[in-house]
Amino acid sequence: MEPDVMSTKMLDKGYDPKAVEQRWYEFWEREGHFAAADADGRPPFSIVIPPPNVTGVLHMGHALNNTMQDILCRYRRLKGDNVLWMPGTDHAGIATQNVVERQLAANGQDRHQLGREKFIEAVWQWREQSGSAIINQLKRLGASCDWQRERFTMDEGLSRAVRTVFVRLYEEGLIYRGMYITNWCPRCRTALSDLEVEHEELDGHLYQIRYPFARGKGGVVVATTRPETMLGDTAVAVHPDDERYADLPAESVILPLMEIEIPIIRDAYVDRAFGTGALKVTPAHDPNDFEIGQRHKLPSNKVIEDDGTMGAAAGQFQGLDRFACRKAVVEALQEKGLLLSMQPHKHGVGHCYRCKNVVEPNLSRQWFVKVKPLAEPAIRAVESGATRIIPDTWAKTYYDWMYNIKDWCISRQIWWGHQIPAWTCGACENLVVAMAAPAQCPACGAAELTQETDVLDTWFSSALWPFSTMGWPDQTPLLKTFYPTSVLVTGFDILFFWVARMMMMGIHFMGEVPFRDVYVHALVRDEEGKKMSKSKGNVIDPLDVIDTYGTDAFRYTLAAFAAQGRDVRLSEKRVEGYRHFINKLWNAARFALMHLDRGYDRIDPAALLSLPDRWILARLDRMTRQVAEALDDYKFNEAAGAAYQFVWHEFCDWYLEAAKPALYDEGAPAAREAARQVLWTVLRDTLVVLHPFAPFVTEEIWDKLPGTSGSIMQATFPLAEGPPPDGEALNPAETEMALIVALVTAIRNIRGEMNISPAAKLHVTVQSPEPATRAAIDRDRAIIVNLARLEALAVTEPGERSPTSATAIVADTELLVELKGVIDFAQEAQRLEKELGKLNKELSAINKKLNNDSFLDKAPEAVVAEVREKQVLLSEKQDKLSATHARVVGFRGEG
RNA sequence: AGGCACGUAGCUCAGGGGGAGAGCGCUACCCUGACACGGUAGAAGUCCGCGGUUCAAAUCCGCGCGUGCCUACCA
Repeated sequence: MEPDVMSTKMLDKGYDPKAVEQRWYEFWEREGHFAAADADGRPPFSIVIPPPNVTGVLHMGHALNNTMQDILCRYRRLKGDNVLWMPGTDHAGIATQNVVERQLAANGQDRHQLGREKFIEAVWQWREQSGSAIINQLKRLGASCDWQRERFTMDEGLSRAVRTVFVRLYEEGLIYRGMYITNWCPRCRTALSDLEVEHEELDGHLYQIRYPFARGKGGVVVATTRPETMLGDTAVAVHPDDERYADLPAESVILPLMEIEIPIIRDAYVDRAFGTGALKVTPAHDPNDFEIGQRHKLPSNKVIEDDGTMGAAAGQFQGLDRFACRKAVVEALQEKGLLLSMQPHKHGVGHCYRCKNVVEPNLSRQWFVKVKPLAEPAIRAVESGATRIIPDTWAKTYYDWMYNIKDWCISRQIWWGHQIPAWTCGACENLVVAMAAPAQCPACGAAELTQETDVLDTWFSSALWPFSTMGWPDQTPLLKTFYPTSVLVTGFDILFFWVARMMMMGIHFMGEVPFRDVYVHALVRDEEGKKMSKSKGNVIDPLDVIDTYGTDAFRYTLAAFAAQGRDVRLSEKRVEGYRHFINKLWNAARFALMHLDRGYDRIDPAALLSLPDRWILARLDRMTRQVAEALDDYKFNEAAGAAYQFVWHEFCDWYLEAAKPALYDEGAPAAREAARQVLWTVLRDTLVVLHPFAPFVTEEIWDKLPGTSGSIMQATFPLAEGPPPDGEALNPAETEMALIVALVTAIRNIRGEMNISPAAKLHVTVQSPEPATRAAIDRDRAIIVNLARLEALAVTEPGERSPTSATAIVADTELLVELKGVIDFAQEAQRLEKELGKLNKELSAINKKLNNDSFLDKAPEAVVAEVREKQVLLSEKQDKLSATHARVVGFRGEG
């Protein structure tokens, strides 16, 4: 054949991702293939992106998360859905503020010098410059988001949603303000929610300190890991039933170093078994002590300031850093002989999740959301199945947290974020919560109102993301079409931070759950299973991987390794493997294009399809169903695996090889045309099925394939209607092809085992008692001759055998490969002995079963029949092989 | 302290009551008219250990060992 009379669009020898990726991405975007319709007749499918931080750069977690979302979105588009993938970024209050503060620091400035307004301006400026970096990186991943609708949590629309929610919750009594102990980061100088504190086991010390009685001799010994807080002690507590403290010389002690008198109180919170059973109480610096203080109406004495240094209340220690103060306090106690012991002690220490500094429990005025009333419906929604959490093992984690949920501290003492819409009257101190600044105080009419300086926790605005991005509080067509969203794809690390809160807010404000499904995926780790982190130096940059191997190979790797509930261990080696796969697909297409000069609407029913033709169409149908079913269940690895197996090991390994004779045979134009039709159909459908996983290479081939038009994104997923035509059972073409494959493999096996040159053309006889089997082999003889490289193939009934042939048994068929002049018989004898050994082992296991009466009694009939059948088959095979072995041994001399 | 995963070939992992699987690596042979980023064949596993349920356990249950993670008001 002359290639130039065929397709004019010959492919290069290898696939080069760099040459095509950007071009196709721009094409898709320009042609509007990512755009959702506000409303139309198609079934809606929607996903809101977990908004990356504006400060962020794309890491492996993003890559996995967004690849999965993109696979789902592209798949649903091919199935004909109206798909909305809503993109956007998060303003990430503390993280972003830190970034800009660091920039200022580099110029010797801090935000206070700049002032609030100027500082916020600087943050916006920073966002203008670098805020879209991560968006561009998502595009390189191939993410098919509807970019026209991109949102930012600080946009005017989303800010309005935030204010609306705040005002309504306040009016409903679900938001309150008060003096409480919160986790305080002295570095970021803001309160944090419980979730924003990371606990880490650290080696510290447990100090035992004597507090002398105010009157009489002796004293009470307390234990603490944070001696510096003693300066703020306002009581010592013991258990009410503790006999050791039933009869004390005094009801108060002198607080050492401060030399003030503080009471001894009795509270059941105290654990009698710990230390001496006496607890120092610091209401201003410990959450439990705070509660004890409330119960006993103790005063609070705040000794650590918001910047982490000791304040005026710390007396002689004023001005010291909290850790320096700890040392100083210990030394001072030692001098006075009041430090009784200091023992190594492991304890969990809270760290700020943004800056990693040690968090200080601190008393301050904060805003809170009363969460219990919101959590209850959110729990019920999962219990009832209104929202499914997948895999469901995460539902348990969700419940655990939701049942034990505590009020949510939402105020942050930073500048970058949504300023709390609350105003205080300068005249009467009245607090007003409203959508906009009131002109005058509704209580006293004064006009001096000042707005609360705190901003809201970033997660407060992200909790509204599924509906605020769609235009809420307005009732938009978008909301009507796409809320509730179809699925949320996210990592388990933000299940509480984000998912749980979206559930609560979505149900409360929309009256309906925000998502039908929540698919929770695992983490991407390095190849040793360690979390990737900059400090460990084991980070693999997704963009480097894309540059080296191409986006499609990278995406395929992620999909193939994303088994539910299991971390993805990534190494470049694995990506390389999938690059080979992409290249394999490319070359299969290259081959196909050499044989195709036009497209075909559908397989011509009148066409005379060969066995390989009918077989590959059946396999294609099966694979397509497997992929669809797996994706419907979020089993990305199974979907990727099924397609991989099909393309490489069925389409390339067997179909293309088996179809070659027909494709090259100019003497039989009808058969050739039939083969071309099938080749075209299978390639086209395969491209569509693969497109969600490997969008770029499939679009590139689609473009070159005759008979296709437009983008592959407009194609239809080739899922046949109705149940599989043959159910689980193999159809006749599959059964027949399995026989041919087995025969060819058996011949190749003999070739390999006997060290027969690949070039040698063999004489083979197959003998079968079954007329149908013989007929089939006869029919397909050309395939066997071609694939097994035979000189001649004889098909007969069982009978005469050449004494000098190697034998293999395939089902009821015996295969004889003539070895005369090709090989020495000692080797063949050895090979047969080895195979007989294997066979005997298998047979004895089966015989053991069949000799077991309980097995025959209790096992299902079908199972017993199956084992019996197998026993017959194997013993026949054994007989034949033994006979052959005897012959080979006997004729050894003739080789 | 509680909870949740996981332990299968040299490596990374699928599978999951009745014949031990894949990819990579390894060995041998092969540049056969798409592909050496390839082809053909092969070697390789006490399915962590011990008990139990069952006719039958890698698979279900219990205990143990190991690993990872999450939660917690552990002075």
